[in-house]
Amino acid sequence: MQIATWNINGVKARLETALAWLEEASPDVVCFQEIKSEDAPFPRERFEALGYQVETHGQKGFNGVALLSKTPLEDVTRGLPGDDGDVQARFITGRVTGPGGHTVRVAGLYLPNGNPLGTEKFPYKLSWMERLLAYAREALESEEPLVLAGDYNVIPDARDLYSENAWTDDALYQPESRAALRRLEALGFTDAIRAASDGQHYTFWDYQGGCWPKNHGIRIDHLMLSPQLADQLVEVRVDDHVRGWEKPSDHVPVVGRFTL
DNA sequence: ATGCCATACTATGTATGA
Repeated sequence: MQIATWNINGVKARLETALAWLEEASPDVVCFQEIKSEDAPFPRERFEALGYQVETHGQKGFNGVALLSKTPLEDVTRGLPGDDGDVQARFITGRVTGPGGHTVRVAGLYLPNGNPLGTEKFPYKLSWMERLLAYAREALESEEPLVLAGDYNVIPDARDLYSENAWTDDALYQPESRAALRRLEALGFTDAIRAASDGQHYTFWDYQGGCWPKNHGIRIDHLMLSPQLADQLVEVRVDDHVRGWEKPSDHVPVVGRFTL
C-alpha cells in the first residue's frame, strides 16, 4: 500500500496537474494540503473518477486539507484537537484498510508557516505543534499504526536545506520549531524519508529566483510513522520530477510504500 | 532592504505563503 502527501497549492489552479500525477503514481491514499477551497466547490468528482473516496476539510481562500483513498476509508475526523477557537482548516484523519485487512490511521496535516517572526504567527505555529504532540502521544496509546503525513513547514536540520544563511531568521528553521519536530521523534515516530531513502531529498523549491533550476530547495514535507507502521515501511519516494511539469506546485509528492 | 513568483479574492490591488 502506498500513502502519499502533497501540498498542491490550490486545487483549482492545480487540478489537471494533480490528476496527472495521481494517474501516473496511483497511490492508494493521498493527503493534500493547501487545497484553498471550501468543501462544496472542491472538484471531488474528478478524483472519484480515478477511483478515490474524497474527504475534505476546506476553508475559503487559504489552508484546507483533503484525504483521498482508493481503499476503504472510515472514521474521518476534521480539525486538530486542543483549541476550539482555532478556525484554520489544517488537519484531517481517517482509518484506511489495506488489502490484507490491516488498518492504519492516516492523518493529513498542514502545519502553520509561522512567519514573520515577532508576530502572533510564530507562537501560533508552536502552540499548534504542541497540540500535534498531544494528539500523537494519545494516539500512540491505541497502538493502531499511524502516519502523520503533511507539510510540516519545519526544516529538520542542515542536511535539509541548500543554504543555512538563507534560513536562520525564518520560522521554518528556528530552534523551537526543529526541537518540537525532534520531540515527535522522541515519542517514537520515524521520519520516513530520513530512515529509508538514499540521501538528500528536498520537497519544496520556491517559485522565486529560479530556485528549482538552481536546486535551492528545502525538505519540509514529512511522513512521520508510529512504531507499528515504521515496521511496515518498504520504501520512500520523492517525486521531484513533478516540480518540472507545467503549472507545478512549489511542493512535490512524497510517497511511502508499506506492507499493509 | 526589497522584490523576486504564485494563488485566491471581488480585486484592477491586497493578503498570504516559505
